Amino acid sequence: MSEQMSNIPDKPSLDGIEERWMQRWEADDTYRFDRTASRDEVFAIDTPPPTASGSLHIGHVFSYTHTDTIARFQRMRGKTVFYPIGWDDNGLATERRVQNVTGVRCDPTLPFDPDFVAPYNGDVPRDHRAVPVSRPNFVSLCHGVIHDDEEVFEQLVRRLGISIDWSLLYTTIGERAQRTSQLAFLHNLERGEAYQQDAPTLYDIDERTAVAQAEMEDREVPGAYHKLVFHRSDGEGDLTIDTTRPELLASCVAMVAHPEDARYKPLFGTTVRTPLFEVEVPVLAHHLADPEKGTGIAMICTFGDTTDVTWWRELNLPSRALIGFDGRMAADIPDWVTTPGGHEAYAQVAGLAPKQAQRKIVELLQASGEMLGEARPISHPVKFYERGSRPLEIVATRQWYIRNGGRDDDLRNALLKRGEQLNWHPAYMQNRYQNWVGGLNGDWLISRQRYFGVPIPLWYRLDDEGNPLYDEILTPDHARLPIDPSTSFPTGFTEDQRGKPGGFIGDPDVMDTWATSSLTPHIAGGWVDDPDLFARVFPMDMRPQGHDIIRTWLFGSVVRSHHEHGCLPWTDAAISGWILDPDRKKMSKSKGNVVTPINLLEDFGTDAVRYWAASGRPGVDTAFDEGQMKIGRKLGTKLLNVSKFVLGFDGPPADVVPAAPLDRAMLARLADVINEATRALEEFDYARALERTEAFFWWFCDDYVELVKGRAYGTQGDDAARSARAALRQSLDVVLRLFAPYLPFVTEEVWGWWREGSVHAASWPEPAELPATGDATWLVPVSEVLAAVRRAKTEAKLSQRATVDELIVDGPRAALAAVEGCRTDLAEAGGISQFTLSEANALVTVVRLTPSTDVIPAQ
RNA sequence: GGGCGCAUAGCUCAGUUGGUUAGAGCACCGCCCUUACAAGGCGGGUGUCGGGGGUUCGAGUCCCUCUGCGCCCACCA
Repeated sequence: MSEQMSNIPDKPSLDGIEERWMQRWEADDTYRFDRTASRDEVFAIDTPPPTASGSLHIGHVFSYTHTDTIARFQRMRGKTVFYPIGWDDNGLATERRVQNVTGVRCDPTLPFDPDFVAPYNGDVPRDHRAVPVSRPNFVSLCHGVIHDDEEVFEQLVRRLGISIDWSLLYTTIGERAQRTSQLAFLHNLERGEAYQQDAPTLYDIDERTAVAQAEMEDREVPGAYHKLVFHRSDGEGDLTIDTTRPELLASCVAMVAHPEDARYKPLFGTTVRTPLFEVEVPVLAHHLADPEKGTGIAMICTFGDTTDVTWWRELNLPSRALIGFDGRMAADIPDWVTTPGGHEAYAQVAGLAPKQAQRKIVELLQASGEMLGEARPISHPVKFYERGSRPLEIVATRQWYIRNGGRDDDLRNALLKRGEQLNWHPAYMQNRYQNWVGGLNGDWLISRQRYFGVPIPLWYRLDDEGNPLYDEILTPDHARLPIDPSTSFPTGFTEDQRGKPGGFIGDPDVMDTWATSSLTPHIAGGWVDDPDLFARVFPMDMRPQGHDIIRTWLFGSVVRSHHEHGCLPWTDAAISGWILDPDRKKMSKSKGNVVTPINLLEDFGTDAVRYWAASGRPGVDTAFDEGQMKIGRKLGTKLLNVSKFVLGFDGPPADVVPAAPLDRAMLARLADVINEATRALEEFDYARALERTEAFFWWFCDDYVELVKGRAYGTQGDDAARSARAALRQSLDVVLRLFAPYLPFVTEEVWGWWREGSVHAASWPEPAELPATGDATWLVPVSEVLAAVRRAKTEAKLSQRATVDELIVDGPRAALAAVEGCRTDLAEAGGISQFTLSEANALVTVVRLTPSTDVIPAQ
């Protein structure tokens, strides 16, 4: 036995290896990016920054592992890997969390209170009324909470063995991110890609902010059709319509039917009077009106839904909006309601929330006989903000937009082309991009009426009455960024001119969180402050992410890079699937079925959890499966044990080349595996590479090691032993490196027994390292014969150590040559006394055992 | 209504340009303490490859069609 045995524990164990190697990698800067490398030596990854206010869940473990396998592969191939991470801590998610944890809410009208202390830190009682605080106080609380969250995140990501370069850590609320986001916005503004517009906007009345198309979702909610009676102005009768939103009746600006609808054709151009409010509105024609729906004629309100907006715009209708930012009916009687009856009706709904207003209106309509029958309940899809709890309203507001092709076919086509240029893994994910871009119906709304975000870096002049002149935009010098326009003032003004006639005001809004995270390559790459670094990493190589945020993060990033650089931000997008729970439902926090990752890592070990994650095919939703983790655990243990066996022999001299045909055949098979794994990983198919490596490894342990065991111990002489020992070491060396991207801890552990440095800094194996003359096909009949012997003993209920009196192998010449070539190894592994080989068409093995009669195993 | 994906053993899934009797692991059962490994080893059964049609010498694989499930988008009177 070798002197190296001293390095190898008697009982190798997986316990505690994470802690040991995490520390070593940190101390040795194993994953440090080499910023002197030129662009072609770099592999740059645009890692998704997890939302700091959430919690890391099993889905993160899944997708971060996928990325890490690619990162480790590329590093071993000789690239210096630019592998940053960031925390996405700006935005509404953080504000929510802070409200929940501290029991406050932001009221931007309040002054800063330097002595303010939040009422809670943790569990806020249910009946607690949120304490209003100033914006600076609120922002400061946000910073405190995210700091704590981010510590926890970092620990988990380290524990997962993700080969991040922690010196590159960024946050999306950090100064560099703010500078990046504001500078990119100002560039967009200068080039005309950003613009403001006062227009109907989907608006969340609870969060009091506008939201973008990409953040909306449909939810099926209960509603009801109400049949309302409108009176023809010529007194010739009534018109009835069906509506789900009778509360908007006072906002009705017109009636609309399909131009070819014979029922209503004669009425086009006439007017009707609305019930209750007695407002005269025209009857108009538009092709979007569906004769099949309801009574075939609809009331247009400003604004009940997006179709109303379309009609309003295309039919040049007046705006009679009544629902304001607070989500309530306007308090004052609108001036288009002119009759005493109308006034009386409106007075009863003024100031009400939509639901209450609806109840009241229905009451009034029923009393006046202008609603026919009862409301008919239905279930219908309604637009919600994805984080919201009440339906979105449409409110006319001034907002900032970035052009994304939603209103411009040339830009849309250019962005569709970018989608084609991007290499998608798996390829079909491109459809989601094309589908989304093709279906955009407006530009990207980026302004949010929120607080914890990157401020829109603009001021507006005030006229002599003190009213904002939104067309007179005051921009900061780029060198001043980042700025907060509420605390800094524009060049040429003084702070005391804020809010004064002839002075200025700052834009009160912040940017959508996606408007900043769409610049993660720029933030991580130092676009604003480290052009040397940026030139070495941009455009990046890989964007890993989930398919659910193709429309937001991926598309937003493509838009920004297209505007700013006229290119894609990366060449390849690797899309991970979701984790489903065993019932095949998407795992989500709200469903309460999320498994805590830290427990898994402790129960199974990091490598085992990574093994499960890496078994999930790229892009494919994968069921959470502890069984898979058990297999990963077994694999790690096996690796330890077989390594102990292989390294237990003295290492043969370095120049020994395995000579035995069996050894060379095994190495030839391994060379094939290297080729397959390399090809797969180049295509971002980590799962295939793992599968091939693993299949080889189990065959290696079960058959090859058993066959050569005796020879390695020296039963066939020194030369034969040297061949086996050299082959065992060479193959172990390769196998460890093939597994290293997946099982970073156990491979490093074993590597440390006999090699210098880290396996993760070693080079990716190449077939050229192995002797080229072996014939891998050779191994098939040998394994088959070995299996036949084992089967025969099992069926005879004998120990595997039982002696075979005679082994008779009939088969094709090539198979016989293979068996003959390693007959001594076979004889030792199978306890075979005598071989009889004869040529035949098919391979048939007969095993003669004592005391039983001949056993001819079923083939 | 449009798009995409999925459907293979009881379960989770491989099956790469079409090619012999369709694979793995888990689970289950049996045998074995064999000196790397009993938290192990060896062996075993199980399939109308969702249905139907087509192309082909040959189809799990390609084409058409139907069914079921999932996701995305559109519709929202």
